[in-house]
Amino acid sequence: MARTAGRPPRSKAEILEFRSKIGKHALEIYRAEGFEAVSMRRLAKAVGCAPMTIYAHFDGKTDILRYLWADVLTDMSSDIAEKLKSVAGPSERLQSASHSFIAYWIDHSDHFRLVFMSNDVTRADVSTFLMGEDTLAHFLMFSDLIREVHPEEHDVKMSTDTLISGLIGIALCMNTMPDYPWADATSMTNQLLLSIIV
Amino acid sequence: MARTAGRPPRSKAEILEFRSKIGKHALEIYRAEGFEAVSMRRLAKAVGCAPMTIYAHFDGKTDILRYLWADVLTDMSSDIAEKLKSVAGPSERLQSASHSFIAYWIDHSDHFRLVFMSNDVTRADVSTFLMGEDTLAHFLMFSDLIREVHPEEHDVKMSTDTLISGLIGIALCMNTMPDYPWADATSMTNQLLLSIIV
DNA sequence: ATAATATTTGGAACGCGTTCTATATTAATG
DNA sequence: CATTAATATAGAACGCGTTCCAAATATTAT
Repeated sequence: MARTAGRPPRSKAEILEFRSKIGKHALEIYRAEGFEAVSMRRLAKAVGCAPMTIYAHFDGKTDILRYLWADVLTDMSSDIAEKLKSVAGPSERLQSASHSFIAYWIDHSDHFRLVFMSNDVTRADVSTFLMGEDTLAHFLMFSDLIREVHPEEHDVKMSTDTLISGLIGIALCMNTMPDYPWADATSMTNQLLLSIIV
Repeated sequence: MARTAGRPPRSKAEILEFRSKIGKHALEIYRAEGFEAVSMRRLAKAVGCAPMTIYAHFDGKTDILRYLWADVLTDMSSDIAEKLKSVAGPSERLQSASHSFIAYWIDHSDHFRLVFMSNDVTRADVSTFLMGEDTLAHFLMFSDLIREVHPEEHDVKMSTDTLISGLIGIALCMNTMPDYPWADATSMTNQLLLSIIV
């Protein structure tokens, strides 16, 4: 498999660098002017390349959004961790994290829509929410908290998944259907936690 | 307040008729060719009017989508009711409805995206999911089922809201993040029900 | 240098949701 | 009839995500 003539493919480092450069600019625009401003043409102008060049490095726009997701999730995690510092007991810590989780997504409904509602029907590809190891970690933090509550044998995975999806559901409902008089977010979270803490 | 000269405004009946006519065509297109095919220009062609005329009757596309939501929710309700026929016990009925609810949204992920993820970031208006009385009824059915389980005094509203949002959350997660190895949907639903049935 | 290959670029194009403007068309009052 | 107001229509325009294509450019082996 001797190298043939011609320009060699970019190294993986080059590809990653270009991708993260675009991601960085996308992040800047999103934070400064919101999601509407993050367009392919605008992004190309910011990064200093032709609009079409981006398509050589990304599958499409949703592919770029992952960089925004990662940033938002990191922000959320540090928010939860910050409030968690002053909490001691195992079940209290789980409760605190859950309430912080909900509070974050309600206080930042634009972020919520970005992360959980960006790959919708309008997009043809319906690309899935691809979770990397790092992205996953932001959610799996709940596993550790649940384990602290249940040191004995216990189906931690199922409890974690139920809690996470339940919390996301509460945030989704309160964000997208604000006209409906939902019960208090704190109360609903506590009720949901009943199924985990027992 | 004597009527001035000029053409009178359309009657409310006329307005409603035109709206439902458009809604009907939107429904036909959606069912036949999926969401991508439902475009304003296409819709105008189907209904036989100019594309701009629609904007005189609707705030925008999301406003039209409500007709699709209503149809999908009706479909879901009858699906749940059908499976509920053969179930007797109060808690068994609540479980059945919950599992049917989840199953429906997983079997029809396109419908799920349409109903719960259509007003996303990409749309500028971020119009909220406006629930009419009829739309609401499809969800409030869970209240009755919970009441059957808890004849004594019990915060039915909070239980209902927690259950509904939790179920929607499970559906959202499994639909949008299929790569993550979520726990079994049935198991998660049962776990969620633990917090309601106690 | 020359040839070969990878990549970037520019521009046009498509359909989309949406806004705007100018021009009918309709149906009432005077 | 003419006037007047509500509505409908046509068409252009904007920016969007995306696809296609031809031309230019960069980098390597020969």
